[in-house]
Amino acid sequence: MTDTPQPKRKHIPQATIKRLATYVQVLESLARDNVSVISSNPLAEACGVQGSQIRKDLAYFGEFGIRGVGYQVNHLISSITSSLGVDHEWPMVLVGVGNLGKAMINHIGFHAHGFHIKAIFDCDPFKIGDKVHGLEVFPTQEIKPIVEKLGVEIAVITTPPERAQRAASYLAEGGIKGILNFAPARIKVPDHVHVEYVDFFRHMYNLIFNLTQDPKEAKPERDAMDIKKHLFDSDPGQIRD
Amino acid sequence: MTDTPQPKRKHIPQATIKRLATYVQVLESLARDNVSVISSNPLAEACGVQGSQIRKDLAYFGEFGIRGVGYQVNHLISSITSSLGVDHEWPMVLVGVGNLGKAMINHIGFHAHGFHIKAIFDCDPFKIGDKVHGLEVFPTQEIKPIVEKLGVEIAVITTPPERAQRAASYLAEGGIKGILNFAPARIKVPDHVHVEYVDFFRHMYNLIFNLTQDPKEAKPERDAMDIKKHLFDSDPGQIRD
DNA sequence: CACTACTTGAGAAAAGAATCACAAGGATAC
DNA sequence: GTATCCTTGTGATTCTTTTCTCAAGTAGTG
Repeated sequence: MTDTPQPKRKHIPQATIKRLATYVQVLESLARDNVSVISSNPLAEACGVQGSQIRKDLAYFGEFGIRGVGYQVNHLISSITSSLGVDHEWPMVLVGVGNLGKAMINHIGFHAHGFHIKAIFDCDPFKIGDKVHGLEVFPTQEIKPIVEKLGVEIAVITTPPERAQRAASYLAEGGIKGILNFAPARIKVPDHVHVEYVDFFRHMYNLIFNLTQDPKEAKPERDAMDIKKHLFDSDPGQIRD
Repeated sequence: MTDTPQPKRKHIPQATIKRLATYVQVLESLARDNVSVISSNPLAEACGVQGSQIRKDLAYFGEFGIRGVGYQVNHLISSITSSLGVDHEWPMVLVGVGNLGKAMINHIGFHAHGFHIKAIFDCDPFKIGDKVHGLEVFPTQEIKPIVEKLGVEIAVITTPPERAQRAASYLAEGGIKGILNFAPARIKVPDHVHVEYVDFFRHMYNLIFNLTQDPKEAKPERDAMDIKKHLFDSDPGQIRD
């Protein structure tokens, strides 16, 4: 009926979405290197997954490849980004103008991918009125009216853990639908608000656990030449997370 | 035989390790509130998982609870952190002294949890010699000798994507065993080096996908009072990543 | 135009992870 | 000391996700 590749809308695993973000990252790198077509296996190797995994992930959204050929890099990028809804601008607000908050406000890649921070908030009276990257810092009490006025749906929390819940509550009251939470604290929000936790410690714990508990990888020794030899043919590691 | 709770060393899922980090986060918050004992179900609710999930996760490492009572908060924290190997200091180095790098260097929670950045590197000649939080910026060429001299095993990469691979190669040559990579790029390292990717975009993509594709949650309208009512009894969301 | 070489897409099978259900163990009250 | 109550730890079950396998489809070659 339709000329678009009919999407098989059943339940799509969260893991698939996560991997799609990585595929885009690698595909964009390929595009910069002027690679125009790639098949699933080499792409999979660059992403640290199986080829069949990529094909299955993409199949949730439609048919983007050409049998016998592979995938057109640019077409695949736009197919994935539009499938996910990240092919256009998303205005955002940020709460917590500390070191990390400022880093996010100035993050060029973030802005380049359409994530535009439109307003920033902090509860520290000494910061109110400061300008960061051209944006004025507003008090957290004004989150609700400003979010409502701007009609923003996504927010970033970069406060200390003890202030994350208050920020989240203000944001929810203002009608925010999604929160990217960098604060090392769990927050409670209404059911319709989706929270993504960016937890450095989780990654660090994982790193250290794998370091200390993987005696299977404890190779005796390895000199610089040996490392260089392995540098470009080793497994870049599973995506998961 | 031993008086320590015998660990059942079989394969431990990565997902379990990730959750343990969250358990510690919530337990530390409980400890601050002077909660001394907690049973699996209330802890599970605060973490956004099932009680049986917590019990199973802990069972991989031993028996830390008291039947009929629950878990001692402080004891459980130290049991988990020592099981994971995060109960002592970990010296680290950092490559890429930009906005994000500086934020990590100044991150108090990071330092408080034993992750101590001992040396920092950048390839920008104008940054070499600068002091950040008391640390002098060294050129990336010196990564190998300095890492070897310090005997550091863990590194953080906060460079732009195009410089992440070079940083990773230098680090691997210096004998680094684990890398926390904030750069939005996949890196290739020898098999024995473990890489953890901290990918904001992955979280953003997930957030937006859930926003746009979850029409099941599209409640008609909801005023502020309604939101407040739900604020403290709603599901804080699954841990997953 | 038939034939070969490749690659996708998808059903089937395998592996893995979360949940359930309950026996075992410990604390407390009487 | 005995009975009752409560919560853990774990085997069994269910559910989810990944991997395997191969038919279907496309481009290029002689």
